[in-house]
Amino acid sequence: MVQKLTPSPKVKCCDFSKDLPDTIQKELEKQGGMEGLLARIPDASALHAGSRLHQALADPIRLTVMYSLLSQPLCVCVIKGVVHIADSKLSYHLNILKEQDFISGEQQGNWIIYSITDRGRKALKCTERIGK
Amino acid sequence: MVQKLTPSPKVKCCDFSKDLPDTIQKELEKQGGMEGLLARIPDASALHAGSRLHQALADPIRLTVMYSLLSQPLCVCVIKGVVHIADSKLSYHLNILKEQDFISGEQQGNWIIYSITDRGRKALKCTERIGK
DNA sequence: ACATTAATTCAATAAAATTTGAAACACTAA
DNA sequence: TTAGTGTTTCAAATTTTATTGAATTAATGT
Repeated sequence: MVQKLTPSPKVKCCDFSKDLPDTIQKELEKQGGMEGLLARIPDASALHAGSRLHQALADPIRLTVMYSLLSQPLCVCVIKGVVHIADSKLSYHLNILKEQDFISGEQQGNWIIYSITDRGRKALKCTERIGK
Repeated sequence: MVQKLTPSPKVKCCDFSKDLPDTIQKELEKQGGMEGLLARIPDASALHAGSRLHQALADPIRLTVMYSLLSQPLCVCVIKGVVHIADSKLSYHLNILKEQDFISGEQQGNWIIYSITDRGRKALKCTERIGK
């Protein structure tokens, strides 16, 4: 899924000397042309990081887990009581959230207690802010 | 990918009367128990909408397109000059962004000019806000 | 009407993410 | 040390998403 975004060669339509809509053409030049445009785009690793972060949030089970943890830390068994899925499946999703540092887990006796992180809270706020 | 989050039956570990970590148990009851917890979680359709929103942002090509449009509207041919992928592939990704109302396209003569929407701007801000 | 350019759609394929169930691991208590 | 509970790991099967290339649509100019 990771894409290469290599620098641009000359393409038919886009030798950018003729045949672009005038308004676009002018505005583009005013903004530093293709060079300027490319310079304003984050580098590949930032884009990759951004896409992974959204990927981790792109599942209703995972959002449910995060909302569950919003008011208090919970052991896996209580989270399971919320989402009603197989243990291994829940573990899979917990791990994805953990890898993105949206939640963190710590062993406490027989249980593992998961908490939402600051980054996780931010992510939920953003989700609501973007809304629909 | 859409998950059902049906109300909870009694499970072995989680009859929630015994055998939970004390701190969790008490805090949970203070917060209205399982009922309270479930009540604070957004409904299935909101969770679904949230996950779709992030899914649309979960690809570096699509983020690149959105960043390209941040400074000005562009025709597909210029966007192609940025991302360097086949026309049909770009069309596929543009469509996903359009379905989520992150970008909008309007025909202008021979071209289709895409613009980022307010929602799209918000989404990019959030991406950066969550950061890494 | 015809040719040309810009962009999208479609069906087939490839790749990535998710689900499943069995097995393993970690901690506790007898 | 053995048994029991809570949780994770792993490999295989399934589902979803992304890519490809050919065909199609839409607008323009001749």
